[in-house]
Amino acid sequence: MKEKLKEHIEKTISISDDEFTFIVSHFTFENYKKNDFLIQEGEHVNHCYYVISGLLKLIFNDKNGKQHIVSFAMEDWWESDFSAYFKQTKSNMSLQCIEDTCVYSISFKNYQKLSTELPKMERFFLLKSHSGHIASQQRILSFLNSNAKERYEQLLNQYPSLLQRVPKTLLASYLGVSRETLSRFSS
Amino acid sequence: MKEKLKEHIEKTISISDDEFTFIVSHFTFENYKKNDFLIQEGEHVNHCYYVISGLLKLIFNDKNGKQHIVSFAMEDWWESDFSAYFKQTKSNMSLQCIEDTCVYSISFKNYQKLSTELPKMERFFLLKSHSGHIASQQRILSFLNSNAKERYEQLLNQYPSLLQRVPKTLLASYLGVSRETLSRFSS
DNA sequence: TTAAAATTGTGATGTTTGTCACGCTCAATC
DNA sequence: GATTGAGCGTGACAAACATCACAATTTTAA
Repeated sequence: MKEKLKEHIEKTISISDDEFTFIVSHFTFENYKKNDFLIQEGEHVNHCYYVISGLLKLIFNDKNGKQHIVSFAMEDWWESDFSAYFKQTKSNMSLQCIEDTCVYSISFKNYQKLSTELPKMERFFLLKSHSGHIASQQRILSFLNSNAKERYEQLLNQYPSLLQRVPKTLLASYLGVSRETLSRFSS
Repeated sequence: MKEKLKEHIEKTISISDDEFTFIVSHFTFENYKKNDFLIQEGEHVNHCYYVISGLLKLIFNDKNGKQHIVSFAMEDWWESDFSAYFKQTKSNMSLQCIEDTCVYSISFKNYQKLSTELPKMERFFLLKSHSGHIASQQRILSFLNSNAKERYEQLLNQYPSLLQRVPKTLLASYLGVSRETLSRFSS
């Protein structure tokens, strides 16, 4: 498990074994079951998660009781309600397991401590934040220049495994389309 | 002009006058006319911009010749094709003036130099990146849980001045809706 | 100043997508 | 092994939105 985190970090920055030991001491390894919540809407968000295995959904419940999927988090992804995490406020989204999931979790306090004591890691988090920002902008672009069917095809193209791992209702909710409309794309 | 940049940075981190002098030496002040391009699609992206005054649009041209507005950049905003800037590749978007615009521009080399020599600024850029990521996620959410009319009202609510400063064709292109449909919302 | 271009509104019509309703299948639970 | 509920497809209809066409007005540039 530790190896996965180490390899992940080393894709971006070089670290010694000692440094990694120091880094990993700021994290907690956690195990969640399908349907467990890592973040509950309305509660204080104190942790950010790196997914080792399994699958999470970041969901927003609107005033009409509809559930929207802001993001899926697969192996090798970082996820949290980043707005609430960085501003240290209550969440307006939930983070829930689609499958049994293992994560490395870091508290906000430890995130700050680690960033300060090991500037390399601040650079690492900066680069991760860039990636997140760029990925979000790509998703905005897909809403602007593609219709629902095209977005569906792009999603399957980018993450073919999702089709096997996720009920289509959730894919529809991620794409911003109704379950029925998405169902008709397959036929 | 320098004061605006200083005040902007001081909203996030504390800096001395000497530090600011050092910081500003990494930037170039530039003046653009309406319709000028700061970034041209297909060209290498070497600069990131802080808008002092004026208004920019970040646009993506799709294969059907349609223009989509990924982002407006108003006073006090940072803008670039961040994907191309950070990866130092060619742009697939353009950044163009809607109004005459003054910016502080920083090259990628100077961005790296400044981040390294003044770690405070790396933290500053990190916090700016978080804001950008969070803002993009909010925009994704608006596509998921609001229809075109609601998105229009939210935009006018958030940036009332846009209605005076920007032709409605551009607002439509930002919202992902046709000009005609947007026009009918007003009546 | 005057001609050309950009901006906006609006009608007619077609396409895309949402909503409601129903039935079938499959997996989980007792 | 019977029951319950999730997942999925599909028909019928309604709502949202796009597209094409045209006219009126304003802005821009020669």
